[in-house]
Amino acid sequence: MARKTGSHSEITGPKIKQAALELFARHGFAAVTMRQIAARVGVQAGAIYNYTPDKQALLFDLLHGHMADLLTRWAQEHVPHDPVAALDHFVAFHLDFHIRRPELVFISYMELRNLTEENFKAIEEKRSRYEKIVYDMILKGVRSGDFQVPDAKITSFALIAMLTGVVDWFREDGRLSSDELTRQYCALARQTLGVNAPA
Amino acid sequence: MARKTGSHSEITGPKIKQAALELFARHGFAAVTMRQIAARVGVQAGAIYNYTPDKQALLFDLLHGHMADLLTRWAQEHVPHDPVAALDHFVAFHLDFHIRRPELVFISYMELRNLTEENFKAIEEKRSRYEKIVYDMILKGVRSGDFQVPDAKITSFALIAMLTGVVDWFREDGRLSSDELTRQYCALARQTLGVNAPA
DNA sequence: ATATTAACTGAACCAGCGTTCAGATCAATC
DNA sequence: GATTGATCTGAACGCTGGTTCAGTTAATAT
Repeated sequence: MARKTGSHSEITGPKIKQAALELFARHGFAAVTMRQIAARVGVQAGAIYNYTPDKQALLFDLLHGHMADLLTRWAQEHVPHDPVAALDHFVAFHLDFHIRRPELVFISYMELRNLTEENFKAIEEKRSRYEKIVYDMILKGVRSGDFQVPDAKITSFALIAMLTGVVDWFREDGRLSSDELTRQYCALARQTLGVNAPA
Repeated sequence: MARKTGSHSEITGPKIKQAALELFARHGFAAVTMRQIAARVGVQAGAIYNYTPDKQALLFDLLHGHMADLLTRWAQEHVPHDPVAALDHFVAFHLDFHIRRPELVFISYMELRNLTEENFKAIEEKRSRYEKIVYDMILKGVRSGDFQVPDAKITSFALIAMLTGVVDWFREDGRLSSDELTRQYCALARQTLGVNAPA
């Protein structure tokens, strides 16, 4: 047959994905060329097409993999029954997952409009699933009386926005450790959801 | 001399800016061509260069004008001395200003990386000025004892993120009026900043 | 009427794009 | 050592991008 051990494909493939991720995050999908990606991998542009049908698929695979990863990992979490504990748990999970992948979070928000309509729908569907998780969590706490919010839907958007916004400024080597970050945002999230608020 | 009344320049100029804004917001700066912008104005691509030196300047003028407008308008506001009233005032101002210009808000966040380094710095400087306004406002309330937050800096980022995130989903003709939106977010912001929180 | 000139056209320029593909390369197999 | 086939090169393809510019158009001033 042909090579198995010593084959480059198991190296080049991931390297292409990684290079595409970094370049898309830095310059934006439309501004990045296949030749730039190839150069970063140390290969000619044509070689990329052994690993992806086209540039669009390169973007889609990154975004789709990211969302699939997010949902899979959340499904594996053991969520406490108490609404306040569940909130803390979610905040910790969301922050941890997102600050570990700043580039993916970035392009998942920025490059949606560079997706084919069909590809866009696939991502959108997964995103909605995640937003529903947050909404349901808030609703449960409101019904039990643990949370007090003006509007559950709005609050779910606000909570996600303020948590995800962290990747815009947080740096692993900054003045704040990720543990400290989580603690601060748990407190902030509790306040936002009106935990212990006067009836 | 030549034409004054009936001159098209006072019409075409703004039309180009408007077309560029809409297209940049929809497809992204890098994905939009000068020919697309020209077509929307009803003119040939070459004509655009009577109004802007290049494509980059088209983007920069939009972003810079937006930030300048934001700062100018805030400077004209009459801010109450009481920290809680000041917070309400800011929330109302920020929401009103931003939901009236969703495209500008959008590209001001998305297209920063398509700016020249020099142009980027100019925008960044204005953005920092605005963030400082929020930070100072929070700090003042913390010192007076009206606000209770885990960390003033983090809270300022969180507040801006959750307010600005509104443009991602708010529609003028949706289920929520902009008045109602403001009321909800004033309440949410108060909770987030720990107004009336137990000491 | 004529001259003037701002505003615009239409065609061109060239660099660069995504993508293709015939052929070179070379580790694994026989 | 010859064969095989996955992997990659290097050059090319057709096309489109931003930008330029000589020339046309038409509203004003004289």
